Amino acid sequence: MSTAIIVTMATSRSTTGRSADPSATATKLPATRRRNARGEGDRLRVDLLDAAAELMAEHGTVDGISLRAVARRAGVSPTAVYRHFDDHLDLLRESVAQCWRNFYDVMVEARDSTEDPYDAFRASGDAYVRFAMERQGQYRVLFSNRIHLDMSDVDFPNSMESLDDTLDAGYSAFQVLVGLVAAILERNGDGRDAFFVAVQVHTWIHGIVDLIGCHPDVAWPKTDSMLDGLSAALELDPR
Amino acid sequence: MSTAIIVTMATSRSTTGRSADPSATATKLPATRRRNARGEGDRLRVDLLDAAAELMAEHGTVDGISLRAVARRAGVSPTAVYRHFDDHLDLLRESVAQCWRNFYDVMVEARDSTEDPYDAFRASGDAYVRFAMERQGQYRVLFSNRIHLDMSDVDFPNSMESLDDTLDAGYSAFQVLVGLVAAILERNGDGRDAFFVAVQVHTWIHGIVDLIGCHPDVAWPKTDSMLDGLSAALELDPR
DNA sequence: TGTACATCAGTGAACGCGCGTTCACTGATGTAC
DNA sequence: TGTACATCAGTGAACGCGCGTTCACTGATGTAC
Repeated sequence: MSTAIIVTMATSRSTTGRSADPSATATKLPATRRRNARGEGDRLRVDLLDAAAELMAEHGTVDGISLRAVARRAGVSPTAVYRHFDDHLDLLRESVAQCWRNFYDVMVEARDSTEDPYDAFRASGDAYVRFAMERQGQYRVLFSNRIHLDMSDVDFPNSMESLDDTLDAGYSAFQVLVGLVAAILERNGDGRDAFFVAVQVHTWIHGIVDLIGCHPDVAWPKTDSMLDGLSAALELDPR
Repeated sequence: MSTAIIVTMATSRSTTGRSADPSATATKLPATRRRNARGEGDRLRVDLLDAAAELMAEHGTVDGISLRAVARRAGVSPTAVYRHFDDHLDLLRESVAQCWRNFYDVMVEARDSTEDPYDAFRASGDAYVRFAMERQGQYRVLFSNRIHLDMSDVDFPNSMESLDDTLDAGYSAFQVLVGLVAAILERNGDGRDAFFVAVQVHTWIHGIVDLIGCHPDVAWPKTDSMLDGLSAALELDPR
């Protein structure tokens, strides 16, 4: 019986939604939510962060993502957001923090997938590119967004390993890269500074994924050959 | 007498403007315009493109730049915009086209500043980085903006040399880079593909300026040493 | 076992704002007679 | 040389919209007695 009621709600909702805002409903219908049970109100918080992540994935930027749009995507009224976040800015800030945690997890997982330093480096590079390609909007929010939300008071709790609380996940992810580069340089008996080479790697990979992402119409070389070219030029191949 | 009237207008304008929108007037007061003389109405068009470029420089993105904000910056009522542009989108499209022309001019000027291929390459790289740093917002609109305005019907007239009308200024600017790289490869007797190496150069430079621009708080190496590292790793130095 | 009540998870109306766009207009200026 | 008039370069009021935020509310559900 309750199922029948929910179906009716969903139908009437999507109909009115379509007439009110055709472009929004064309890509995705407002989610049909059943209200959370008594003790599970915090689940809406997760749903809102997911909804914001989806919108970031579509927009590729954090401005232009309205509180109302996030609520709409989560299938909830705008006012419900205020039960879990202070205001619009707080919602966006927490959403970006969530994206950083996701990115950090992906990097660490790739690094730990193998013992060999060359394989680990290549796996991380592939994972980086895959994250940037498949979750382009989220990637851009992290690395190519000039809007600066003050993230200093957002804490990054233990996701896969314990994070130093004074560092944010972005810096931690970069430290992973420095470690990977350092391992290769040591193996190769290469005296270069691991930090500098890691910056070289990161700037170059970022340029590759950002330019290709922003100009998909251009006939770019395959990303695989770009990555091969990168590790060759920077001498991070096995010798 | 007419001067006195203009001064009075300007005073009352800036006063009301300050009370209405303090943040906007804090950075820049609305320009005091004297109305263009009879045959010179087109000068407003240039003023509007300049105003849009200024706003791009501040925002770093094309969305969020409202027609009303551009008019305000140019010291003109929103409706006056419609005398020169079809609508909001048309205004933004033409503004972006103007940025592309500026960038192309800068690249060509740097290339033509010397005969030596290594010097020309380095001068262009410096000019690229300088453009990206000094006009960060405009740079990002060109190279790091996912919003795709359909530019296919915007024509890029002869700026410093005649442009093939079927190509846009962005592609032309990239051809300048391919030419620079080809000259160096030829001089060095290097058999690599100039297009592929030019893509390597561009992706890397873009990554450098974009990452540094987006994360100015990070302790990056000097851009000079990054550029040195780039030409060394890609073997584009004199041999 | 039944019921009153506090708590929880939200909703819906309303506000003032800036936006893109339209419409009717204004007032200076060059030009035809 | 004087004047009527067309043109030009804009202005100002108004519209409907989505926005962030506020306020008072609703109705289901667990719990104390």
